[in-house]
Amino acid sequence: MKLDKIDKELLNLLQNDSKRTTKEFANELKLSTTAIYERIKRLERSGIITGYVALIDRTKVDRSFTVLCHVKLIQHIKDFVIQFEREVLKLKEVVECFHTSGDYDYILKIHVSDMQAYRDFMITKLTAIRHIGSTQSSFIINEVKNSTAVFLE
Amino acid sequence: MKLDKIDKELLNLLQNDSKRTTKEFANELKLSTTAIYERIKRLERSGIITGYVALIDRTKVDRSFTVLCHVKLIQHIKDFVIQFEREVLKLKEVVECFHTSGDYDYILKIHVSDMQAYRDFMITKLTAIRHIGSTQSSFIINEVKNSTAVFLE
DNA sequence: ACTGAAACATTGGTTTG
DNA sequence: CAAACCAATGTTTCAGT
Repeated sequence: MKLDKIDKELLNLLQNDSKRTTKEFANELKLSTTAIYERIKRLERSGIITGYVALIDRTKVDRSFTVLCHVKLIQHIKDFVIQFEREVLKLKEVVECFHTSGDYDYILKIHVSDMQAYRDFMITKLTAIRHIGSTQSSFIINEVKNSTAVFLE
Repeated sequence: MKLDKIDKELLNLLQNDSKRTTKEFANELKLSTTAIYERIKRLERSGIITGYVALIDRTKVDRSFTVLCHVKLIQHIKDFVIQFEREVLKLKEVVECFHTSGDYDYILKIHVSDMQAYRDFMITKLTAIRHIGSTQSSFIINEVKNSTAVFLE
């Protein structure tokens, strides 16, 4: 699907606040509410907009402790990859898991309440997965920037 | 603010789809629409819900290439830290930047169109920031899991 | 792009545990 | 007394034109 300038501006706005009304977007982008409405529906139908979600403040729900954990498998072979990925998907503490190039095979983002909870998570859940060679945990000291929005221009 | 079981279930639902109606949530959680409505407002007022956003499919808007870039400063002193963080905030390609423990000082998530665009980004933008000692880029081969939702129980 | 009907969010007054 | 409910109003969405 081809996006014009207005589609991109609309996507930037929706990625920052999806609860504004079509009327507001219409005023800001100098179009009618119906025009905006139809553009949004088109973006949804085309699969560009995949959904709408609420974002929460993790510090207020006892999930302040975030860790980026680098994982290397014993051997990077198909069976091990499949099993590791399947097991990781089950772990609720893991919000992101990327298969990456570089020194490690995977990088995971993990949210828990505190260091003790992380220790428990590592011992009883993560390293319980077979074929893990080594891990290296980077604790998050500070979130300098943390956005879900991809800037379009 | 104290959260009961229903608040947590409601937060789990809202984190996965915020466009459902209060009526739907009401049916699912066996409460009236007003009760759900009031709980949502309370979660918003308390700051637990920080906002609502649209999520997009990056592969459809020419931002398929994601890199996790590890950055080490020449020296981890206050002035360098402040300047680096200030400059990183300006870079639209950087969606996340975490100050971390471990071998590197920062881990950044970067969305660009392709490898060539990443090369341009590195040369003209990232390494143009002063005081960077070294960088190590991990290219994302596959997204095994990628969620914005923190599971509550 | 406009309009009107239907669905939804929202509020005040009321009830319940 | 706080949380849930009911009913009534104002907004937004959205199909048909």
